[in-house]
Amino acid sequence: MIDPALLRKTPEKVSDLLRSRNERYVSSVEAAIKIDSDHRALLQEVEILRAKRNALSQSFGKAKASGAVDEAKKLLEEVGLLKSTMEEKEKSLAALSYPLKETLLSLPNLPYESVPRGKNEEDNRPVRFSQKPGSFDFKPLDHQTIGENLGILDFAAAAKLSGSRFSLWRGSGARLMGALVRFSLDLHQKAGYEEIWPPYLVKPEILEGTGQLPKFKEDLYHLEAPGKENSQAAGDMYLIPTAEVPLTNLVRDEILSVESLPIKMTAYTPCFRQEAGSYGKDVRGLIRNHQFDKVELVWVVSPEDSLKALESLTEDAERVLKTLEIPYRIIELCTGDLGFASRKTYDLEVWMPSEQKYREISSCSDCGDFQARRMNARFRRTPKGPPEFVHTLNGSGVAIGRLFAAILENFQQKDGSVIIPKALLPYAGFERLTPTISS
RNA sequence: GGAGAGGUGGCCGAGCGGUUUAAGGCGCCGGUCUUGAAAACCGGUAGGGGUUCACGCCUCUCGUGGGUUCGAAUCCCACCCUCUCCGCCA
Repeated sequence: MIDPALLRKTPEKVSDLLRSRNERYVSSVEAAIKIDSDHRALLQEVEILRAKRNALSQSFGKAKASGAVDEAKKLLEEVGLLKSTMEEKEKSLAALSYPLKETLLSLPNLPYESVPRGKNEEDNRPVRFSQKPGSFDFKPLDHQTIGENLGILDFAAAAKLSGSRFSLWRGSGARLMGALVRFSLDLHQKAGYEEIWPPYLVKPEILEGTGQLPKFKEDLYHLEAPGKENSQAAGDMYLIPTAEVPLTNLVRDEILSVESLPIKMTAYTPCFRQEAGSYGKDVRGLIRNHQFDKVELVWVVSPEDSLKALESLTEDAERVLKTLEIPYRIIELCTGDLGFASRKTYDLEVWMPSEQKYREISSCSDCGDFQARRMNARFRRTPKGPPEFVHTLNGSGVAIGRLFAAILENFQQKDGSVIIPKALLPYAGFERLTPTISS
């Protein structure tokens, strides 16, 4: 959620920044300002009425206790006159509260000033490149073909069980997945991250905290509470679309001490996404699945540290690719390509020889106080100081399925085998994938 | 799934529908006393929102949401969570 005070004080600036994401937000900003102003006007009226009611009720109690019958009767009549207007105004106020909240929750974060303005991914800006991708003296195959030839990837089996956009690993492939997860987590632990093993099902308000709800419900897997005949009953759950959701929400409703910052957490989880609206896009292979595996990095910091923290977090994600000697580049996203909760984002992209292009494998974002406001996550600079919102950051460190694909493609050999990066040997237990040992 | 107990401020723990603007204690902060410390004593110690240049004032919050009432921590309804025992189970 963006700061409502900014909306009131500098509506033009808010409009301008959101326009840099997409023109359509301008009308939402105008709507939010209008509702907020109406809401506040009504709130003042209601609070004045409440104050009067409270004072009269108290006097009534005292009069009654002291036996002043006439006085009491008079007060009762007086408060009766207030009641109907008060109830009416309270009703109107409640009618505005929901739209106000919905409108504020539907506005994306304000891009940071330095973020390059642009419409879409074509306007993203490369920041740095790793070593040059290796060249092949044969036509490099795509990872699905390589994996199926080796007998370590079985998309037909996955489709039998679950349909399209699912994957299944066999033998050495399955082992390599586990190795990549453990390798990444160990690397991050060395960089000072606490490893977390979180739940994969979370309550709706948790997703509201990080920004997936209410706007992006169609991309989530939703489990309705069983036997839900009572509309008041809670119990609906969602499958997490990323470990960012449970990790970031760990500081929900907390007031942290400044000494506890920065908090750095990492977790491996499966991630579940409906991929609504991506029909026909990346239908082959491991690139875009309904269920995929990812190691995530999350930071919770004080506001003045967040931009620096983003650089550091990005380097931590980058280290995975460096250590595995996979060619990559880092780009800074333009305003039009920023995610909903982010105010500044770096994407890490790995080189995919079969496509002759870079593919996203990590997205590292500084969310400022956007998620903290939604989660009510705060800290105190001094023991007596006022609570302030923390800043939150997250990034993939990295997407394991895509990492698996990048290894197959970049280290494939003419004979169909794949050489495993040296750093993985202690985890994988083998140096090379060949058709003979895999089945 | 069955039976029972319970959710009150940083923590513990009171709370006949109306001087509770939540008693008391612990902890924490400040002060008096002391060479210093401890003890004792005095004072201060939640968060959100609105309003104000500011001091302040008002309002909401006793697990959550409704309801009854002039007035609810207290009464009614629903839900959530925690604990104990039984059943089931990796």
